[in-house]
Amino acid sequence: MTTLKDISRKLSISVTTVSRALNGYSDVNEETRKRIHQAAVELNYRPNQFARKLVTGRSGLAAMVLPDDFGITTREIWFEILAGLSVEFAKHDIDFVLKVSPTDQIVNTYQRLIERNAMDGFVIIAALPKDERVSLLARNDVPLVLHGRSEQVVECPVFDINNYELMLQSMQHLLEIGHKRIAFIGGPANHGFMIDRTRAYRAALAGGGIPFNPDYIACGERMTEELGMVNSIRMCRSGGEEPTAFVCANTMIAKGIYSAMQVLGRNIPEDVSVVAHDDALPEYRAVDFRPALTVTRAPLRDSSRPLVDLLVRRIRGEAVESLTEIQEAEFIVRTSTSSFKSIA
Amino acid sequence: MTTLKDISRKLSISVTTVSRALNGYSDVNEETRKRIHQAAVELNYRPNQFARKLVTGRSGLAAMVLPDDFGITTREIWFEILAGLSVEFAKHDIDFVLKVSPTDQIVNTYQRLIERNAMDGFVIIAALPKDERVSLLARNDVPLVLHGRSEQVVECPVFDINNYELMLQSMQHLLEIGHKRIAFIGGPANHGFMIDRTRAYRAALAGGGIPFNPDYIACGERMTEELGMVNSIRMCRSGGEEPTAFVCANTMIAKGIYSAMQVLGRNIPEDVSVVAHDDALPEYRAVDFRPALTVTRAPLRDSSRPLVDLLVRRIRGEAVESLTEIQEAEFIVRTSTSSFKSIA
DNA sequence: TTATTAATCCGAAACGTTTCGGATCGCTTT
DNA sequence: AAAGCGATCCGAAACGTTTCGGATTAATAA
Repeated sequence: MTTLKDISRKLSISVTTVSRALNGYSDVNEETRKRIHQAAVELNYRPNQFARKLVTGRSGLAAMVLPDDFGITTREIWFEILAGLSVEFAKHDIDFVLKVSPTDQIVNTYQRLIERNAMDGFVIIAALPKDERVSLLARNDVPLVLHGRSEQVVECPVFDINNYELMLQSMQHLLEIGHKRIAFIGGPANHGFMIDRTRAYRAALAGGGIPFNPDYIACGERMTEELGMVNSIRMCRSGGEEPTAFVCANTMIAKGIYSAMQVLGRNIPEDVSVVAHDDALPEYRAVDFRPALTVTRAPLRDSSRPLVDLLVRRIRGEAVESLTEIQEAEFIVRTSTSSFKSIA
Repeated sequence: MTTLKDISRKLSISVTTVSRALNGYSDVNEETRKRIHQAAVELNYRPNQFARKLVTGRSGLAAMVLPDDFGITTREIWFEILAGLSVEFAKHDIDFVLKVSPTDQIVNTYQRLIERNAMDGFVIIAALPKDERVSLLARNDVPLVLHGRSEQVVECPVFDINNYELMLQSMQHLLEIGHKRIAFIGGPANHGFMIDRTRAYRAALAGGGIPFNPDYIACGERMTEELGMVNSIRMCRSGGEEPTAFVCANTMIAKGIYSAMQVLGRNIPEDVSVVAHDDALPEYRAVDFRPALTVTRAPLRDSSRPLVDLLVRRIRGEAVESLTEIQEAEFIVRTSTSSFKSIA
């Protein structure tokens, strides 16, 4: 392993100057800077990040800790997120460490990690409005970035998609084509994205002069096919007042509804319309649905970059106020929605 | 952050002694050791692993690098493996870093990681018989552990299940209940586990006095439902000489075969028997198949511990010869296999 | 008595960086 | 001629550990 001292020796230049040259300080002559850089590549120099950490306090390590029961989502989705984060962090020369912890030990795990003081920052997905992890990290002044807004008044960078707006778009589309009995099947009610979407759902109904019917809204801890299936069947069984349209928090739920409708002998879109939010997972391609699924689309993959960027900027010391990014979803009309003809 | 010096100052004992006490050296009085330990917990002391790395060379970091196209398997399975490794490494106070790299850059990624010299070791899943990653790491003398044997003559710890034996068991079961036309649908032919299982497949046939029929064996890069579906249909279409039993490299393939048989109007186990190897993924529970699937079972989750243990022992400097562990699979007969009655 | 030994302890160097506080030198201003 | 200045460079300390090579003391063996 070659060190600064090796370069220093080879060129008869002090270690200080070599270090400063390599780190782009202005007080080193252009000529010698060139020589130093050249020697560095010749000797295949790689800075020892541990030595660096010792003096700068930065380790080049960022972490995410997951519950071992996968929380609100599935293995595939976690993997998708992990993979994205790993490659994005790599672009900043940061190693991404993955911690999996028993669900009831999550906070302890964070506590230990904070004490060890080895991580430059954390990313937290699906923060709750009052999130113990967030407050713990913030209290200890360790950088973190949130996916999903937290109501908690705490200064930390946030990335999110515009959940309110995308829900509004779906609803307005359905209202415009004549639907009045619109159901919403989504995830855990206490999460930020559900709060926003539910607000938008109700706002849209109100805007259309339609009373809110609590039977038309279903929340589940886990946003799976099963959730969509079970709830859509339940809603359709209630007789008479069946929904004519469903909006789903993701495409898996939509998949479940498709199956349910088949079982019940309903046709999409003739009998019921379906629209979903699409995270763009390769396994559930909205275009491959039959009929193709109308969606608000915001690829999960696209969130890694902003998340990592925000965290890195926070670590570098940028003011938190500037570190918020809200992404708009794309609205794509396909063939799973059509105007409602009341045949009754 | 409290350091050795803090403890040293508080107790008026040298830093050296504090360090040696905490690291369990024998040349410190039992009495003072106690005082030091107590002070350590009082001050909530956590050793700075970066400082330690600087002098010992150990970083407390282990890594795995994955191809971004998921290689031979799926997101769920990778996640299962990652999660297992993360918790096992944590038990040894090692942070697990995940690197995802474009498939054609894998070797470069390793190269860079080696140069940076930041990882104590690597785990490699599904090594090829001649694996560039393995030889690169071995050449640079960095610890690694393999899941799946590599033919390459290289000294490194290995964990594997006994693929030869488990295939033999499946085959013998089928032979005993009278099957003669037995097909094998598996993964990439160049991987160690496929080589072993194919050997066992042929050995079992030979033992039963049955000639090897190349049409009865199918390999695919990706061991998915689709692979099982496509190949079983193809084999059954060939007319006359259809297989009466399938053995599958995993339960997803079996799932595909179940669907295919339904489409073709064949019944399991009356018309065809199916047996699979079961990694025990929660999503594909062999007991939940209808009919319940006969399997050789070796939970993937169970491999994390031996993998991590072997790697840690290697890092600690144990002789590689002792670092091999082969696990036997469990053979579980359920209702997807029954004796073949030639009705023809 | 003196030499040996065992049990405890510690000073100082080392690991590879970064950075503070100058030092040197040739030029330009006064 | 003295003072000031900008451009370059560097010595030394610091970060928090581990570890080598003793030092000290008291007990034991000669």
